[in-house]
Amino acid sequence: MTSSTVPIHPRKTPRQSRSRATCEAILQAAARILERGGGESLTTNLVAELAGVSIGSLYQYYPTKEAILAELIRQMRHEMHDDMVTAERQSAGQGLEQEVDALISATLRHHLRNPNLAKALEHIEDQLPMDAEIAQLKQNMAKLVVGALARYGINDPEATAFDLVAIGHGMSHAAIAAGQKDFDDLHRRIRRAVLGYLRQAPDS
Amino acid sequence: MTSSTVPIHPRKTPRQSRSRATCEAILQAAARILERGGGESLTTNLVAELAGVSIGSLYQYYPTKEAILAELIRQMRHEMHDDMVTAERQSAGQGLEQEVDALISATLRHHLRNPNLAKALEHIEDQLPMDAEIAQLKQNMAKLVVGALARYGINDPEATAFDLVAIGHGMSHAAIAAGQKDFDDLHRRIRRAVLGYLRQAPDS
DNA sequence: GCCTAATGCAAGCCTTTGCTCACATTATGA
DNA sequence: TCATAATGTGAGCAAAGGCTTGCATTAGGC
Repeated sequence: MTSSTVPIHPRKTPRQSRSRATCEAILQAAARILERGGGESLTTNLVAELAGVSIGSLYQYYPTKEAILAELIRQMRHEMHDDMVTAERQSAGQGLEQEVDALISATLRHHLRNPNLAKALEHIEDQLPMDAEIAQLKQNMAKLVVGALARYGINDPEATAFDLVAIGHGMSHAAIAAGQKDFDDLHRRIRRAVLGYLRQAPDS
Repeated sequence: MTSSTVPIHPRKTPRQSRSRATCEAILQAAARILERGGGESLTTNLVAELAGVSIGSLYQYYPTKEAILAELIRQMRHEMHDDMVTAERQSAGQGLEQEVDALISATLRHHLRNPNLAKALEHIEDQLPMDAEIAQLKQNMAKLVVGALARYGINDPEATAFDLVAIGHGMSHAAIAAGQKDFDDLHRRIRRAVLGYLRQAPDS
């Protein structure tokens, strides 16, 4: 086991607006590289160059390459989390189908925003040690789904939520990998899968 | 786009039993490395060392690192393909639920055999240009599912098969990532998802 | 204006790693 | 037995890439 722990937190927080811009440029450059070429093509030198920042500056704020990736993942998960909270607020009490619909829309939104980036980040995420902050966000999102299911009397809401999320992930992933662009259609198919799972008796 | 094509086919076929053993040792070593450390930790030098073979011998048979990985993927897909063909033969005409069951078992079998290796190879597979041979196997497997669905009068069997396979993939992936070991339970849950999808009307 | 802290710079160190090449050894067939 | 083809070897090349370090520049308070 060569599990040499790699630091994945920003080295220091920028105090002046100059450095805030630097950090922002670094993250945006990294995102653009991931978006176009996937995780393989991301190198710290390339990130710095594309950001219009020297490699030294990059390492002033991010101790490792992974720290940059972790920051992008944190941002993505925050957006997703907030989208889900909003969706849940707006659809609360409108019936199971409505809530399911709202949650599917929320989870699909970040794929819509930037499919390639989302795909690359998810790919990287399950290859990287999980951050406490990210773990917390994920747990919150899971609780949101569990809560919704519980309120409608679904049996074993934890396990059910786990499977429903897995179904949504799997279908999104496959659709994107196959180059499908029609997200409304994908939405309908995921709803069909989710509602079908819920209405199907646990044992055949 | 820097899609510099990398040769992924064996450089030459071994003629003597000596060299067949060498090739075999290389593949097994590569598999063991993937199984324990994922794609990141696989280097050609390490593969050669673990195989008890010199690095020169390795490159005599595999022109690139990717060629080794491609060969492993080919093997995995062949096993899966044969498992599905067998499952289909044995369950033919016994009813939709039986056939679904048999196909789920077949697709789960290779995860059962070596979950970590299967996960690593799938991970690598959708990051690598697809081999014609592998594409053919995948198409055959897809046709198998489509055929079964069609025989039971399922509407739009192609699209349905696509989604069902995605559902199975997603659930397996999530279960394995979460460290779930009970494959019988996983089987039941996938069956629930599949049958639920099939019985749910395409529009809510 | 000046001083300190913050920020920015980029040459290049150093490790990793894919891969070659010149040579050594072993099998095979006549 | 011997010639030839097949196979095996490993030092080390070359490129890639993560990261350090020593120095230059700029911002902001006094």
